[in-house]
Amino acid sequence: MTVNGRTEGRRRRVPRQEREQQIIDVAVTVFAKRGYHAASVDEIAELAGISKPMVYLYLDSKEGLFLACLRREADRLVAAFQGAAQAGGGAPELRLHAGLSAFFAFVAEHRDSWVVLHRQASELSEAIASAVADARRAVMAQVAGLVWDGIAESAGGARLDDEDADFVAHALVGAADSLTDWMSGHPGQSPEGVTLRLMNMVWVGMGRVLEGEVWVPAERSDPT
Amino acid sequence: MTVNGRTEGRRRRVPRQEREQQIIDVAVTVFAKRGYHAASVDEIAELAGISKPMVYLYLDSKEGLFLACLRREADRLVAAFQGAAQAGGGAPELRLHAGLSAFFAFVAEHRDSWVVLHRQASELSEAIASAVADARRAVMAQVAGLVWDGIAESAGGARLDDEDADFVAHALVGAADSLTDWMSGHPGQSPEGVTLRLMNMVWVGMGRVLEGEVWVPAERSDPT
DNA sequence: CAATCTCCTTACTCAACAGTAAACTTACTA
DNA sequence: TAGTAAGTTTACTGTTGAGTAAGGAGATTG
Repeated sequence: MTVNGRTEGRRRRVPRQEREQQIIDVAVTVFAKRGYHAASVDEIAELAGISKPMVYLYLDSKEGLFLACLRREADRLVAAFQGAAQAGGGAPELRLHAGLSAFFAFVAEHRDSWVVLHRQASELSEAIASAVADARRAVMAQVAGLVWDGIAESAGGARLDDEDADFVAHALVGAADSLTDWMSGHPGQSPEGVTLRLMNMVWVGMGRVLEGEVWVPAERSDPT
Repeated sequence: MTVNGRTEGRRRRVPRQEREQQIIDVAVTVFAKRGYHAASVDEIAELAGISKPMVYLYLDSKEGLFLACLRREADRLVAAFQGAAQAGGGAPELRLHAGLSAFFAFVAEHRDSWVVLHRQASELSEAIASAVADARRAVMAQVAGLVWDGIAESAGGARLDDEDADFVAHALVGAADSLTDWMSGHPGQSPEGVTLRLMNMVWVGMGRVLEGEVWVPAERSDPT
């Protein structure tokens, strides 16, 4: 029944640091499975193999517990992205590619983490909402920076500005979000493959647009 | 204090149909503001100017109430998209453009509806989750169809298939989702402007890719 | 072998809120 | 104008689950 501690006899004593991580581990899976509200602290405590007051002693409240989960997983995700982007090479598109690739790989590998980060954001307190917003902003800024570098490096010069880079970053991040759903319906697809498709969709278009190609809606041929 | 019914004296009697819509109207704003769980049926009833048992009589349960909100707003949104796409003209990219434009306009105009649809999806019961998923699928299919038509119409022929169209649709819908956030940070931008930028990002790139242009990550110049 | 610090538990309290029973009131209709 | 159906209310119940008080047991240090 219990996960940590011996199944029989006395519970093993564990130092706080370690216990906290165990609790958070369990909490992430439970929050992912049930959602924030449907998850009960009792269940988390039981699965973690300890009693409820421990959770409150270490994490303060249900919200504090969730926040701890959020922060840990968000840090991991952002770190994965940033690390890959930095190691990805000099050219911005290579760094962007590496970052996206790391993102999709992370999601594939840590489903529960992603569910918690992705689908539990809203309807929670100020503190939680802003923690999620911060993480998203961090990634957004990173992406916008790469897009901007890409623009700057390209021939045409200042035809696009900060606002455009931000726009593209939002579109990209949103697309990546949504493609995690697509991935779960196509288990055969590797994160790398998904990344490549997305880069092709976006980067090629951006290059063309920078070269002056513009799409505008043609006049209706049949204006009823 | 009350919104419907006279403030003084007896409450006005109202036929069921109308009352239901009033309740749903209020519920949408409350759910949008507080989130599903934090919203209480008592508050909704009070703001609607009636007593709680009415809500249960007409809508069955809190979940039923939420479901009614969801369905109504989802229908409106999907209808807006489809209507615009159908009226948008013959060429797929024009229909897609019209649909996206209608979407951004809808979100700009019905903030609460969008919040309910967008941010309250998860962590709810089977029934609710699948209602949201259905609506998204409907839009997704619509978009994928247009993308597919766009591919078919283009020169090269069958270099892309159903799966690709679905991929692009996911990316597009996700990008649109996320751009609603961008819009709220840029109140000056018109829905039409946002649509145009997005189309340029995606459609131009797609066209180029169809013509055989491919982006692949260059070999690292400095493979550490 | 105290003293005491950290780890840990049992057994509760308490408020919020979904949901309901039962009856009252207004308006239509025959 | 009695009968009835639709609309509406007051005043409850019951459960669930967050959060806590109070104290026990194992390690560590003088």
